[in-house]
Amino acid sequence: MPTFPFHEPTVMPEGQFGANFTRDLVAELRVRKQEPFPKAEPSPVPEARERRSPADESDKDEEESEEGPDEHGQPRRRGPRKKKGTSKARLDRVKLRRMEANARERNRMHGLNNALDSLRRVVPCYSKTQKLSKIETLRLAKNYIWALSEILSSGRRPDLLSFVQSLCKGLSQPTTNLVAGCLQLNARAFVAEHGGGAGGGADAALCARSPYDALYAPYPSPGAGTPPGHPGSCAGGAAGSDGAKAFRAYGYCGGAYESFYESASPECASPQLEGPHSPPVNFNGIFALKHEDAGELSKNCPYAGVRYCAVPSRAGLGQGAVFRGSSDARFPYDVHVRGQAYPAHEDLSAAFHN
DNA sequence: TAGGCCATCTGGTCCT
DNA sequence: AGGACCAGATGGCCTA
Repeated sequence: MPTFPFHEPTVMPEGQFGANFTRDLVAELRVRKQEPFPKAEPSPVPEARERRSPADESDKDEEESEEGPDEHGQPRRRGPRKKKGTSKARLDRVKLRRMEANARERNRMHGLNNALDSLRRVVPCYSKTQKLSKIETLRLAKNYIWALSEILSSGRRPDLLSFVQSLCKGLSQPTTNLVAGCLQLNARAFVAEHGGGAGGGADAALCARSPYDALYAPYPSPGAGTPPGHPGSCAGGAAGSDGAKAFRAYGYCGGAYESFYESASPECASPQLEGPHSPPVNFNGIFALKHEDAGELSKNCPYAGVRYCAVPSRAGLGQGAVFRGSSDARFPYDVHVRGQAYPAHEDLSAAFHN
């Protein structure tokens, strides 16, 4: 497990998640993100770049002018240059090497993409139908690792709102919607299970259906329309496509959400959606949002089952349950290693280091 | 059509 | 010398 403190600026230069996370910070980060990287030189124009083919390169080697200084500023030595082979043979050799280098580079990038795919499977909201982009995968993974690390190091059950914000920090709007949409599904399942009415008082109107209905677009019935996570989903809901609105709206239903968090069952199921636009469902916990069956998942990824489940058991975190904050603190989230429950965070830490 | 994402090619740099 | 790694350039595809 990462042992760097969360406030370590070299580890997480974007500042702490959760408590200090504000929309202003997001806006600032986005502005910073759009700043172009300083370039030492103007980007070469294709025409001006005068890209040389390997053949040109070989010709350059063969016919390089002897005028002018070398790279050290010393005058070039005159005299016969070493022959590097016939032009034709050398050209063929250069071409062959270039092709081999291209093939290696392709393989290298394929390996990199495979690794990224593996990463996609272990971060929340994995979906075969809607793959996270590379950059979003890395960002979400970073957020996920950090959030889980904070849970382990602090030994405290986190505020779920902070956890979600941590997960979504720096992510694009579609990805944020993807994560948030998954949450909405669980909330609806909870509402269905408990007969709704999770909200109350002045917020009842907002929270009558589900604490998340006030935050995100209504989730369509199976097979009808665009699910959350699909680009453009949640665009017409109360929160719209604006993540800032969505998170502002959290303030209205935080209490209701906490109620859900306290009471949710790990067995709560979400509607299984089918079809080409099937969203990342088939999860057994709030953040266990894999679209792939657990068997295949664990087969491909030995430690792919780290799940942020609602609670390990009703008794464990039920009403009045105290989460012990210390080295013997129970990790409140199921950690499945090859299909087995793996609750000890020391072992989890060892698994990370191994 | 613009912008985002991606795969691929390519040349440079570093290392063995 | 050759391979790994990296970053820039380019073109294709997709979506809003």
